Amino acid sequence: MAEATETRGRGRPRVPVLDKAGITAAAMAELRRGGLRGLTMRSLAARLGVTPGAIYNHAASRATVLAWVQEQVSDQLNVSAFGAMSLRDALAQWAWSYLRYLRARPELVELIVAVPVAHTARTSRMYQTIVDAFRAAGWYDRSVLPSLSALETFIFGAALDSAGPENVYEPSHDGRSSHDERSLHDTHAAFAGLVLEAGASERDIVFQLGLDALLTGLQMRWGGRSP
Amino acid sequence: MAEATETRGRGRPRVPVLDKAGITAAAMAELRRGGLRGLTMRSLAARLGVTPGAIYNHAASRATVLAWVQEQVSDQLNVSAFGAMSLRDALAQWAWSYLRYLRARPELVELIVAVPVAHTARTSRMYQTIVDAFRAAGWYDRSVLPSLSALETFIFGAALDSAGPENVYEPSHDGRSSHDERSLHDTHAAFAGLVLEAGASERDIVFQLGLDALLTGLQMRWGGRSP
DNA sequence: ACCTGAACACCGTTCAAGT
DNA sequence: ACCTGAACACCGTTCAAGT
Repeated sequence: MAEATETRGRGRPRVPVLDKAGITAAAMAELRRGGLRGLTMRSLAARLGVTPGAIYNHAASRATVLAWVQEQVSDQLNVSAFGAMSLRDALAQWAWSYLRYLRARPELVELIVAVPVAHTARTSRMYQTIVDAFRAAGWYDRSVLPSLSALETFIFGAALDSAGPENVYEPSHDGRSSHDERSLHDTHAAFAGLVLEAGASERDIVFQLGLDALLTGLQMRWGGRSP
Repeated sequence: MAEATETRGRGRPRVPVLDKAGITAAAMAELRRGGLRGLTMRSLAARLGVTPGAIYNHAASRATVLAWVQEQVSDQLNVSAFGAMSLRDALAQWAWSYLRYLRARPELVELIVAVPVAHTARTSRMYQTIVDAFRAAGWYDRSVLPSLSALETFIFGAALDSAGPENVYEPSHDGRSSHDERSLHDTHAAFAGLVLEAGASERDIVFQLGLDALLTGLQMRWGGRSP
């Protein structure tokens, strides 16, 4: 890639320069550098060594390119645990892998909001695997999708939080806390203690707690008594 | 406001035309029409009857204007139930009011992602009220903020879902479902039956179920046995 | 079919000039 | 202090011309 930038002529190249896979890979690279607003059709074209207009021979719009990136994201989710361990453990492992993947790529969270998760053949297969595990564990058919959906809702919320700042609940920044803020201050200090004991981040503790609570609550509502 | 558009001279107006309240109100109006990308500094200026540059005498950037809108959103959340009913019922009512508010204004969901919820004096007061209710219900200090945080995570996730399309789990679109998709199809049909019985939307059922499960699970983990 | 070059209709932001 | 007018450095997208 050193001096490869000999300029192309004006006409159609003898062999096509662009394709979906190359555009998608370049788009992910641009997202890593610069986030969603750093991914412009011009920066993408520059990385690909073409002019912006060339991309429109392959993608109808910028949104199309973003959807291609989305597809790749869905393909990365790990469902290998289903069938290999208890439903509860498999769900927890899947949820954590989902969250970790999104946390490592906060730009993808913006992306999911901008271009909601598409229904593709591959995501359908992922759901299929999970649904089968619910049924094998004895859950009623009608309880499966709402339970899975509630879980996914929580995961998305956690990913969204991860894109924001830490310490949302921290009391006033002006030295002494006012009288009204006493209990907020106390509970925050107690939470900080918990964080220290556990040796995890606030966010991880909140996620683990919420995940456990959600799984427990769903199990009590639908899945019988056994943990 | 009919023919009020007499052109202003070039210099400083004798009485200021803009202020924070007016800019914020105009920004919310632009968000309702056209969403986040419909709110441009030029459209905002046009609505306010000024040139784009004038806004920069009051707001440092477009992001500042978005943060002002955020502040207003936080002020609308209803915490009146805390103290007036059981903690669980009050939390459920607060969660629903939060979700309904965001659902009625999907453009604000984009906004929350673009400009994460800021820590203001007013949001601090809201948390204060809720924290007091947890304590009054006998929860340990260290359990309060992680529980509240997990709940808020779920609500944000639900709001994010609401901005997306319906029927994410619907099986293949090509008439007959393939063998592999059988259980996805069956569970979807069963869920559809549940939706009909309940007379609510898929989303409402998922939210209600997740909320109940989360509250139940948190209560079992931290809040003792009594519902 | 698939690229370049040039254009169109936009952006956010800055800043001198004017009162 | 607070506006206008004009500019700067960008956008996404379209399309004729070229091979």
